Amino acid sequence: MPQDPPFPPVEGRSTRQKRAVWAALASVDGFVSAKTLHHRLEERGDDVALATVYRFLQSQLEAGTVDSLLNPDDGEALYRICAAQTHHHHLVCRECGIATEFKVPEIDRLARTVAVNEGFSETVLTFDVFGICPACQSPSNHVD
Amino acid sequence: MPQDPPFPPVEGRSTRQKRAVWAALASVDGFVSAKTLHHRLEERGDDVALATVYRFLQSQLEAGTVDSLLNPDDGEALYRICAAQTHHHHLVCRECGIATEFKVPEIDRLARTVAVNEGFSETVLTFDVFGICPACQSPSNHVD
DNA sequence: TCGTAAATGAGAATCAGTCGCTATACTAGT
DNA sequence: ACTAGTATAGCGACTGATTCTCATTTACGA
Ligand SMILES: [Zn+2]
Ligand SMILES: [Zn+2]
Ligand SMILES: [Zn+2]
Ligand SMILES: [Zn+2]
Repeated sequence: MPQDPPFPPVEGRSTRQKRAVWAALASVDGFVSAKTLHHRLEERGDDVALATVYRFLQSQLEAGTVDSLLNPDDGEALYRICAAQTHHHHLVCRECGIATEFKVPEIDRLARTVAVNEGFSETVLTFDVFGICPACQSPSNHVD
Repeated sequence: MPQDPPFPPVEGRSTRQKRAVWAALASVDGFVSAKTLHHRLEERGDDVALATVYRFLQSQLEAGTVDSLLNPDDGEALYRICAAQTHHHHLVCRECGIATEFKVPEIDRLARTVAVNEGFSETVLTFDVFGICPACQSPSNHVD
């Protein structure tokens, strides 16, 4: 049996649902919301409860295998399997979710310095850029 | 009548509710959520609907008289009347909301460069640092 | 194959934020 | 100063996202 189902670094037990959600997430190249992911699963015929999608994303987030960020427009959480394993930031299209990653070591160092100077601990830095990607700028290619 | 109620740079008509919300916001020195602000108003006996608080904050935000940011922990929006009028960033305590401001001119330039290189337009940059302030680190002073 | 802990599904609950209709502040007469 | 007209403001009800509860199902080691 060559049926080795695509196995990602999924936390806990391996279930049909987890595999399906991971596959769906992996098939997208940009950031997506839990709801969008759920829709895609429905389209494929993969029956997974929305709550399960949320739980899966949460656990993978804690495991560090997916990135997430908040859409500043509506506060909705978006998720993605990122290429880079080390700390990085995102340039995200607020229309279609497409994203590119970039690193700015100096910024992280600088932010940490500011925090230390003020005596803050457990600091977390948010640094992402939102905009409209080239494709979404030309109405013809618009994918929303 | 010396009763000249404290008049802030409030947009539009002057109403009891707007004055109350502004006063409540001004009396806090850190970032607060709309809900927290609403609670404080209740405590003072100022009767203002939560929806009105949201709308007020929204309009002041557009007018540029208040700053806002998303708490990365729960996605809740936080508001504050900031000292600096020019573009700046924040070091915020995720416990009590206390914040200090800092400026990093290079970062905006850098972000814009990244965006332009990828052909993105209408870019918006989020750059803030969250952590635990010195006061909230010592359990005795904890104010949450 | 069994036993057990973990995971799922369905729906209720929660929580931030928004909407549509009503009340009111302000303005242009009178 | 008083009044009607009108755009703005206020507020209860609603929406949409995310989490919780718990009965049921399932993975998987013994
Ligand atoms: Zn990433
Ligand atoms: Zn796009
Ligand atoms: Zn500020
Ligand atoms: Zn604090």
